Amino acid sequence: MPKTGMEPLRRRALIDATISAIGERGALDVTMSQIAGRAGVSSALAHHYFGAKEELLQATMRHLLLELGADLKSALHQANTPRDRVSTVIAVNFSTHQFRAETVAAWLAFYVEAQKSPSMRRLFIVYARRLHSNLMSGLSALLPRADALAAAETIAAMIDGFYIRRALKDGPSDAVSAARLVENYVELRLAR
Amino acid sequence: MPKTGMEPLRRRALIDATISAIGERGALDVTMSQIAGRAGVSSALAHHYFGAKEELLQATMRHLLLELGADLKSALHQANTPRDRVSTVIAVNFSTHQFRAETVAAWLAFYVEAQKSPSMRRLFIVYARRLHSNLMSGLSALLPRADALAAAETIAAMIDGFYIRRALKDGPSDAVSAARLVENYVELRLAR
DNA sequence: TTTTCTTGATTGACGAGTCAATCAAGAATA
DNA sequence: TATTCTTGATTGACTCGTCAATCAAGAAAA
Repeated sequence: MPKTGMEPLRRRALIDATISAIGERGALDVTMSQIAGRAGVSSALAHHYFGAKEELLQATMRHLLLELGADLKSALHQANTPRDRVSTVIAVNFSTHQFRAETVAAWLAFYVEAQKSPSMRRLFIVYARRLHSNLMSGLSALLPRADALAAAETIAAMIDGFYIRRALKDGPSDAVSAARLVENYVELRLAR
Repeated sequence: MPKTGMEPLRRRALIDATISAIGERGALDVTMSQIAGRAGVSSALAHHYFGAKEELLQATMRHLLLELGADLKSALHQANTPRDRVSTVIAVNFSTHQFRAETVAAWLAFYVEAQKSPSMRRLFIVYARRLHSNLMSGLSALLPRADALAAAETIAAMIDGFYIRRALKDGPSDAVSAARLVENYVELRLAR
């Protein structure tokens, strides 16, 4: 155990434990003790750092969002053409890092939580907006505005759809074929 | 209150109450008392008829599945061409009856529950299989086998995707534009 | 020592499930 | 007809377990 600044380490460990607990369980009904146990600490400590369960869950979701954002940003950095940008957005969403069963199950669970929690919902809206604008940044150069908007909606729905199907281990649960199907739509769309 | 055969009436009332409670709440954390209260009875009676909460939830989901199946069956009855069959499947999934906010929220909540409950998951697999075979019954006459399979997977994912986005009141939450976007994909796909 | 960490034990709320008791009404009996 | 049975429907009150949150106090570091 290093001495200085336990706080960031503990917070991170608790967030990771939250993701894996939710991912394994498939729902948010994990207890603070279970999460804390996975992180190797007591439930009291989790409360010490996060105050309430709700806050821990929000922090976890923010972390997921941040990770996705970072992956996306670095990947888009080397995408030059509009067409590349579209493919990059798709590829990142189905990258092995983002499409882990654990992560996907957590997303789904948070989706449900967002129904009740306004602040959780706000986070999802941020995510949806960013996805939309990233897609549009490529599509609007390739299609008339109305078509680009429709395509962005469709691609976003497909991504969510494949995520949910993955969570149930139904359909093409592997990232590669899911990504290929989305790409296929893009091709059809651009082929006029 | 007629005395004869309260059972079917109560069971139905409790199932309806479950759907509306879950729909309003957006999650499965509704209590037996809340559900029973909505149905105008005591929680003890709900237990009397269904035994445990899990059973009530399963019965509710079975009811939803049955309704969807019935809608689909009657609609497919007057779909003659393969192309019609595809459109009918899409139309029914986005019909005002199936795409009610209440129903959609319930679906999403059950999706999550299926992660934990094997019997719940089995029900979803039934649903997925039926959707798939209904889509294939039209598509396989219109496309080479491999393409038809890909299209069916894609359409299924799009439907799920629009459902989830509707639950969050994000994207095109109205059934009409969602259905149009799916139809649009079908058109692109068939236009070779 | 003073401050930062960390925990075991405890509390208070809440919810599922159980149970004994009531109610209403039709059937059987006198 | 009047008077017991019988039975399904229904409930309020209770038990039992679970879990988030708190707290007082001990260990470790500064």
